[in-house]
Amino acid sequence: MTKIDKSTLLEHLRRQIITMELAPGEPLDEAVLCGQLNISRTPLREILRHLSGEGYVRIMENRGAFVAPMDHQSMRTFFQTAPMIYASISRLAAEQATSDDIDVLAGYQRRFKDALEQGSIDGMVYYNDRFHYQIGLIADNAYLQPSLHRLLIDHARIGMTFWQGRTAENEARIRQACADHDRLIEALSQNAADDAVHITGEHWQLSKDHIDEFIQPAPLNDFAMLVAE
Amino acid sequence: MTKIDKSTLLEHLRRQIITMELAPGEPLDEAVLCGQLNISRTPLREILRHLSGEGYVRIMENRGAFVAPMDHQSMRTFFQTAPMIYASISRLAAEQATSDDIDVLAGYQRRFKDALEQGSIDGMVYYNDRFHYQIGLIADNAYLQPSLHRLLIDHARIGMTFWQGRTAENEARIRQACADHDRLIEALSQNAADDAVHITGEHWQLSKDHIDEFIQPAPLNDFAMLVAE
DNA sequence: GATATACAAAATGTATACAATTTATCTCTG
DNA sequence: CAGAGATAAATTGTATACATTTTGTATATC
Repeated sequence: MTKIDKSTLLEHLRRQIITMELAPGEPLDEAVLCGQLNISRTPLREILRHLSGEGYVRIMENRGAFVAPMDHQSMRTFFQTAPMIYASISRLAAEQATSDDIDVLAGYQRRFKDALEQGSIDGMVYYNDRFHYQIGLIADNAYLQPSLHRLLIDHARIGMTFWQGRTAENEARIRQACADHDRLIEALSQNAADDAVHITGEHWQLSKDHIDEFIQPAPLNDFAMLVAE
Repeated sequence: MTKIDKSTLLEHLRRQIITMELAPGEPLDEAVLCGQLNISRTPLREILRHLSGEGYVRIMENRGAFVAPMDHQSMRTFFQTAPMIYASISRLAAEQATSDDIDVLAGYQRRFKDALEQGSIDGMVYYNDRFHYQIGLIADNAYLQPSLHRLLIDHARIGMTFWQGRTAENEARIRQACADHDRLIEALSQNAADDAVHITGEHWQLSKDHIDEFIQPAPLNDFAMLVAE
């Protein structure tokens, strides 16, 4: 088999983790991964430690590597933190964006739309992630980026159901999210910081509303109804 | 020589980096470090990659590891980002703090005061860093912590001169910083979030004023003075 | 039958030899 | 003597064997 580049393997594993092909908390056996990726243990262990530094993986001494877990506490802090970081990143990105930056961003949006048309859940999750990751790169703030990256990992995983739902309501939501991306590209390309922050806020709310509903769905029967009859 | 624990080696290198015993941008030769730390290359490389994930070290493919550099751009974004993250962390820490948390924090403050009395610059820099790092742990927000950690690395390095100055003015500033820590411990122990944020703001301003002066010192002669006479 | 201990299997951690790449040096040419 | 190209040295990357730690299983004991 042909030799695969290390950064390609990193991308491969990142993608598997954010699409939950590798489930949160799942143990990552070194020997198994060595076989799958066709490399020896030394470079694999370095890759796992790299992913650990980025927050995709958790490593415990003498106990191996696991896909970064998602617990109740992390959900809580996620909702607490994401709006602030997303807004800050969008503002900085709008202030910094060059036309080359926008080209790259538009490229991800195009691939996102392709995935959307093909109904590829994995593709949508992945290129949506890359889209927002790229905005982080444009913002060019080495201190905020690590927080953004960790938020994006869990946003992709928490929001998986966003892209899966086949109801008409959800279809509309996905189209709205896609339209938000176009508007955001437009705002960034014009260095319109306030607009970018505003659109980002709406985009966040769209995602949050879906997650809220999914976590606490509308009850099948109203309590009052049950006791009244 | 007796075998040293891996986490101890990590601490050792972190301390060397934030105290600038290892200068920003300095190349980290694997063979040299292996000799100094008395371990073989494999675990050393894993340590370097760990430090890279935390932002202490930068690794370039086929070109080795370097102490994380500090350029003009990073200074700019540092001042832009630190107040927001510090304030958020302080608020969360105040909301979360338990009496055990406070004990640990007070422990670092005690060691900080010891270093201050002994005039140990390295000690002050290190335990000041640990003090603020611990507040990050208390805040218990996995998404903000990585940003805080990167800010603390560069805050320690940018602010090295804060602790070095032997002028009376600077002595007073250091004592003020120490008093701020005590006030902050008090606020956190009472879960007084607003107070904690307020004190953190003052603490930041104290540090910032010093750095501003150091970067752009008061001119020796006033321009008006030169032209007037 | 539950618990504890001892042993065996499997996994992770480390050292070292070898491969690939980069960097320095030397030579040749203009 | 400056610069390009080839060779040698040094450095990083990878594979693999061995050491250590953890985990699973069997047996003995209460």
